[in-house]
Amino acid sequence: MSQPNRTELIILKILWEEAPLSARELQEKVGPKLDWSFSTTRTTLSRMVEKSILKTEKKHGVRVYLPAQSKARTLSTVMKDFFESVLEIDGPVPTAAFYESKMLTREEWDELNQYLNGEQDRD
Amino acid sequence: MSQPNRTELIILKILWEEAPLSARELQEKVGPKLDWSFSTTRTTLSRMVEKSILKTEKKHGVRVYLPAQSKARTLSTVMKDFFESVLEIDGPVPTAAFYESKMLTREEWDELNQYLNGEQDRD
DNA sequence: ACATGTATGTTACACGTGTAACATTGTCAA
DNA sequence: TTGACAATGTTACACGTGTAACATACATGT
Repeated sequence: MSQPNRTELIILKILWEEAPLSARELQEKVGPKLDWSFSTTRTTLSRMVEKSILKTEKKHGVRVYLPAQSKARTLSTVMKDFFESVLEIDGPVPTAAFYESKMLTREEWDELNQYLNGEQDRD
Repeated sequence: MSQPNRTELIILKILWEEAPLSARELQEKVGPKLDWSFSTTRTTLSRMVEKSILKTEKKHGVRVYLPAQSKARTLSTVMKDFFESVLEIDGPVPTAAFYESKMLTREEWDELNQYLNGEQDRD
């Protein structure tokens, strides 16, 4: 499972809040904001499924999409990659600095911190 | 001037430490590590000049390369982009959390913080 | 002046990504 | 059952990026 790129992250963020959603439902949420056509949304979804970033299933005869991994899991990977490659921080990442981000609840930060920093360095 | 991508950042990091360097000198530093051929290094350099990420001049009859912007300036942009698009942090970024990164000196962090957070929120 | 080895210019090609259209199949109401 | 609209499948195309080869120009020692 490769990492999501920026546009894929936008889709993921929506699905982490409410999943599963159909392509049509997703389009209603991102289309206007990103100025995407329905086709574009669908292509992006297909590619995310190919990459195993999303899972998909049939619900009431319609294909719906849902994230393959939790928000904390995914973001921990994205953050680790960023901190390593950009800031060259190899050891523990000071996640506490970001608790104010609305992206994750305190519990999710704890989970993310587990992935990133293992057992130690908690709070 | 567009943002550097990951490989371009590798080049920049070297040039921030010692610049200007010729393509050959750069190659000696990154080639083995990245497993790049001289051609690859040169192509990357050319593209960085096109994008105005690097400046170039003739020194003793040889073309040399140097960063167009300071480390702090560049990293502030990269970090801002990351925090906004991934963590959706719009306000001040808690740069203090990263002082331990060897990437920047304390002075450079101060400079970066200026770019990122303006006058307020200084230490 | 010429050869030989660097330096530079030009071109290539595959894959990812943004962005989308066109074609076909399925479903539900009348 | 058929028509209309929604869902899904297939294909496209340009640009960025990783990765590099080939060709040409230049400089330096003999």
